[in-house]
Amino acid sequence: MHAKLISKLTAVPLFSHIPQPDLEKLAAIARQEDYAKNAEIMAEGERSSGLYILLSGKVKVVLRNEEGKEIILAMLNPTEYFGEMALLDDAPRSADVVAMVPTSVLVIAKQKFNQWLLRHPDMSFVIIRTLAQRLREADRKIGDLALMDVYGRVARALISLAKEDAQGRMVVSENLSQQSLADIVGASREMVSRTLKELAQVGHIWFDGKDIVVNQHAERI
Amino acid sequence: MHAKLISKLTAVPLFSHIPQPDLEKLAAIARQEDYAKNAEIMAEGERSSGLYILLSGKVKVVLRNEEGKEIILAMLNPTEYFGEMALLDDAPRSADVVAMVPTSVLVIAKQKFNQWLLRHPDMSFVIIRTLAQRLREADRKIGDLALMDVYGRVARALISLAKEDAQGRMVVSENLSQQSLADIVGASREMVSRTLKELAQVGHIWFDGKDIVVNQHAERI
DNA sequence: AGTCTAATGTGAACTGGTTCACAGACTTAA
DNA sequence: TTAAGTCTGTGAACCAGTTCACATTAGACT
Repeated sequence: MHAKLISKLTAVPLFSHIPQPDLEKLAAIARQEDYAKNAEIMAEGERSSGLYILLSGKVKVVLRNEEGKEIILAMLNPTEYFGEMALLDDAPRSADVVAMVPTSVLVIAKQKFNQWLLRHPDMSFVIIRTLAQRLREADRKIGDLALMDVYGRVARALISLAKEDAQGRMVVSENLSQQSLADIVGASREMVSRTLKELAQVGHIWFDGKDIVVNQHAERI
Repeated sequence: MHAKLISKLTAVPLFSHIPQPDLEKLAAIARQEDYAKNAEIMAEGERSSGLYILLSGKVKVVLRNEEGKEIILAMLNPTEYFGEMALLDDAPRSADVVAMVPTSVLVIAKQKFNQWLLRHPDMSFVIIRTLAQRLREADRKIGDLALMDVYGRVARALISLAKEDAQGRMVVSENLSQQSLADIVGASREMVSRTLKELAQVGHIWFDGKDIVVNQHAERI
C-alpha cells in the first residue's frame, strides 16, 4: 500500500524532482480519501483543509448561483492538484470541487504540507508556475466570455479539451455531456446542442461514437 | 534621484521586508520608464521584458477582440506590479497593458530580477500570495460574467472599486468613465448608463460631482 | 427484454442586452 | 468665448441566446 502510494507520488509533476526518501516522508503524512460520483470534495466557504492530489477519477471546480446555474472553472485529471490556493493565503474556499466520476484523492493537511514546504524551497517555484498558468487560463476565459459568442467559445473549448489519440487525431473523449460543455463555456445546454450541430455541418468536428473528433485545421476558427 | 527611488521601493509591499542594502542593489539594476496617457506599456504577444512596478499613474490590463471591443482584466495603482507572470513561465504576454493616465514605471529586466530572486527565496512566497489573490479575483470575475446580469456586475464592480474616504464614505473616485466601467464588467456603455441610473434611484449609490458614493448597506445586493 | 432515468434534438416564444442614432452637457485648449 | 473633442442620457429597433415544451434516443438496472 505504501509502496503503491509512493509510485503514484512520483508521477505527480509537482513532486517529480523530489528525492525518494523525502517522498516517503510525504506519503507518511498523507491520507487517501475516496468519493462517489457527484460527491462534494470541497464546498465553497469552507476553510480549506489541505492540498488535494488527484490519484484517480475526475473532478470539476465550479461556481454556482442561487438558481443553481453553474460555471465550471476547471476540470482536473489524475496527478493534478487543487486546494493549494488556500494554503498560501488564508481565505475560505471560493469554489466547490465535485467528483465527476468515482474519485480518490491524496490529502496532505495544511500545516504538515507547509512545514514540508519550508524544507523544500524549490517546490515553491513549481507552485508559482502552476498558479501563473492557471491565472493565464482564467484570464483567457474572461476574455472568451466577454468578447466571443457561444459558437466561438464552444469551438475554443473543444480545441483545448481535445487530446491526440493513437491515430494522431485530436479527440475529445472522456464522455463529456453537453450539459458539462455548456457549464464550461457559460451557455445553455440547448445552445451547445445547436452549436455542435453547426460545427459538424461545417466540418470542424465530427462524431465517433461518444467522442468528438476535432478537425486539425480548426485551430484558427 | 537614487535615494528617491529607494524610498519608493520601500513602499512597495513586494519589497517591504527586504533590508535596505539589498534594496539599493535592486534600485541599481532597475530603470525608470514614463508613458503618456493611452500609451501601450506592453503588447499582447510580446515576449516579456521584465517586472514592472508602478511608481505613479494608473494602468489597465486589457484583452481586445478583432472588432476593438475590450475587457479590463485589472486596473493597477502605484506600488502594484505586473509582468511577473512571464518571468515565471516563458509564455508570451497574453494581454495588453495600457497607461490610463500619465504613468511612470520601474522596470527590472527579467534575467536580473530572476538572479536577484534566487538570493531572496522568501520573496517567492510573497509572489505566490499575489498570484493566488489574482487567481481568486479572476475566478470571481468568471463567475460574475457567467452567472450574473449586468445590473449585478455593475453593483459588484462599484463595491470592489470603492475606497473609504476621509468622511468614512465608500467612494469610487479616480474619474472612472462609464466606458471604462463597461469594459470592466463586460457590458455596453449604454447599459452601464442605464444601470447606474437605476442603482441611484433605488438608493444604492449617489453622485457627488464626479465621484460615485456607494451606500454602506449595498454590500449584499 | 423491459422499464426507468439521463442525455439529446429542435421548434417557438420570449427577453436581456446590444446597437444605432442623436441630443445635451462637460472639458480643454487656443 | 468659442470651437472641438469627449463623455453622458435615452428612445427604438434588433438580435443572440435563454427558456419552455416536447419528442426521441440511449444507457443503466434488475
